[in-house]
Amino acid sequence: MARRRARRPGPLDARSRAILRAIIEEHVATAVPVGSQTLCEKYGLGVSSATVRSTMAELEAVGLISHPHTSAGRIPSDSGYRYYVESIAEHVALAPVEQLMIRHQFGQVEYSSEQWFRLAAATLAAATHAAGLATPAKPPRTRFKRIALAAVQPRLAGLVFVPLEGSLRQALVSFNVAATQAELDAAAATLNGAFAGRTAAQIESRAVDLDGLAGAITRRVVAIMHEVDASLVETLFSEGLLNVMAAPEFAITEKLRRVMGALQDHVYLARLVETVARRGDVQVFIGHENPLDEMRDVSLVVAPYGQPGHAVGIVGVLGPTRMAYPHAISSVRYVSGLMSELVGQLYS
Amino acid sequence: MARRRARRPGPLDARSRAILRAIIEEHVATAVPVGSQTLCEKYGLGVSSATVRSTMAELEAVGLISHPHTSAGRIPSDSGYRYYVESIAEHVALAPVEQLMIRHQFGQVEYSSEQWFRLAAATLAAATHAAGLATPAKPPRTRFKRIALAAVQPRLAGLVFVPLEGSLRQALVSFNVAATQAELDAAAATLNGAFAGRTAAQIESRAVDLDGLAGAITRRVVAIMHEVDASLVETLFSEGLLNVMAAPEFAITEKLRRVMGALQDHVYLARLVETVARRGDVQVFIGHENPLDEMRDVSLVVAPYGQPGHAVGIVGVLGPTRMAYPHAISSVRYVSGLMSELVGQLYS
DNA sequence: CGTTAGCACTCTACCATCGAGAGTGCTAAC
DNA sequence: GTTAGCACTCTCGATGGTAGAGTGCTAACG
Repeated sequence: MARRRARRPGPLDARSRAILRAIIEEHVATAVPVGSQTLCEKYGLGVSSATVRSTMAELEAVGLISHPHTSAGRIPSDSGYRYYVESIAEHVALAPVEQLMIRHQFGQVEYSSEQWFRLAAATLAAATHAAGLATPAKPPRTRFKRIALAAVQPRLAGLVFVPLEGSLRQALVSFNVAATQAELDAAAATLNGAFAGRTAAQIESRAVDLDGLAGAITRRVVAIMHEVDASLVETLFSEGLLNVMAAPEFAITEKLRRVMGALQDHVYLARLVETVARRGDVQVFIGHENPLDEMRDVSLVVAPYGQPGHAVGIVGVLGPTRMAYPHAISSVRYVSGLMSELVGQLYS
Repeated sequence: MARRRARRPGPLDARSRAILRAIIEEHVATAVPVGSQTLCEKYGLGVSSATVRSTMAELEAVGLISHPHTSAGRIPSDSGYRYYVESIAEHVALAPVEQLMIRHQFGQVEYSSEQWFRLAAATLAAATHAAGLATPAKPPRTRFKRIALAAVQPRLAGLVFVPLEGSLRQALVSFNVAATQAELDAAAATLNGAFAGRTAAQIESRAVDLDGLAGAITRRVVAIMHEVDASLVETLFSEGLLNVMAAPEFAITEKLRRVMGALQDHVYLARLVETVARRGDVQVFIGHENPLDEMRDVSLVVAPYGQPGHAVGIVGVLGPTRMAYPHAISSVRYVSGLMSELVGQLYS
């Protein structure tokens, strides 16, 4: 795979840019290599195919496009897409119609975190015909805000843990002794007063002496907090993976399997969340730019949402490198803004 | 596809059974059509390949095996697998080692419904090298047991809804007016007293006049209960879909896509849950026996768990028709038993 | 009468060959 | 700098020929 390193792309003249753009947009639309003649016919370039050919040769020399073989048309390289995204494509806000549609969908679902993430992923999948991704917003360190308990059986209760930032967690707690709902409420009230604003470590240090009901609950809460802190990425909601399977570049199941497998790699996801959150805006990883090897056949368009420094998560789109980047970017940007807005309403 | 309807299989003599069994087990292991010679060499049948061939011809006549083409070996037909599962394969309990491993895994995770289902699916996927499936147990009609509330913001609270049977639900409730935790506790206590044991319809009928805090909470609870009742199948947890993708019969992405798509069809799943729950034990759907057309290339081995008449869910395995049925069946049976046991502990 | 050895037959998978077509790169003229 | 023309290259699909696997049939055997 030792690709001859061409000289750095440098600025291109207007015609080269027009041709590169045409190649990319044609290829994105058709999925086949595009030849000089097709280009002249479909795009009003005002020059003959011979001229296009010589320009293509230049573009190839700087590594923006490539040849599957001597006598096929050109396909954009990863750097070609990169150049396109950075210097050629027009980045406009998502069309108002689409904005409305998306906003409307979010209006439909009740306040409920999990629903949101699923919806965000589904929305992006539908808008881009690729796979949509979303992770819940997660603070760097969970802090206690409050709990509530609901008796299920005499020695078993349902627990909601409300963190200062981030999503609610639900779990079950079991006790050695029977407890009435009143006792549970009392215990919750005591703990709510004692632990407010504290991290798992802080709660642990001052709770060593608790026993009975309060002890069991505290241990469970601490366990939950540790679990949340330890999990690099809580969950990845993905929707529309079928869209990706439909892309002709994944007719070979093997590639697809690698990608699907990689999506379950929490370490990779965690690194991604961190990288994306640090930069702030929409980010595009094209093919080999992707740090993970299994991902070198796909592109990711991702953006963080939430409150920087506090809880952040990401939303994004995964698809073949042959992707309609401008639309994907504006969709992701819009959804990430919307999610930030919604999360802001929750924890402001 | 009009397959000549052969005469009903009828009872087979010992040799035919041995040969059918050998064909199936060899084919399950290798995924290629099996010829008469291979059979003689690998399995001590004590007869020549010619005899095997003539027996094969008989098996084919009754539709238990088939020919991809004139000069290839035989492959089992759906009815062949069916006959094998019902009359030939030995159904023994899961090996104690495997039982222990599975039980151990369940011991590792804390009481928490979602975790269980995921684990059940993952366990089955690992044990059978196919996809594991699990749906949460769901009662025919949700009845109120209790709620608990935890303030998130002055006008927003986290809510756990504990049904009489089935899984806990968590949601958010918003109010028009600010409410302290004490007020929330009081409201919860009142409602817990008033609604215990009632269905959504019953609560709705006697809660028309509630307003303020109690009204908002009640409306939310009723909405949740309706939602649970309306959703045919709450969620399907599936793990190990990558295992299915690895099967050679799914090298063609198209088949795979159909199957994956079908798995998201809630109506189908709901029907499946109902069918399986009605019968009670492990059930096997082989290829075309599957009511859904998209599923005709795969087999399902599923079993209900929970308490008949009360909350039931299903666990199971999905894989190519070329599946190691005896092992899949014993795995599913064991896991379903284990899940019933665990659910029983929760809501007895 | 069931079983077996032998053999002709059939069909696929694999390979090489070949022509059509698409698209290029080069060159010479504009 | 642009363009027309042309030879060249390479893929793709069709064609044909071969090796091999596996069958079905038949006649002989115990």
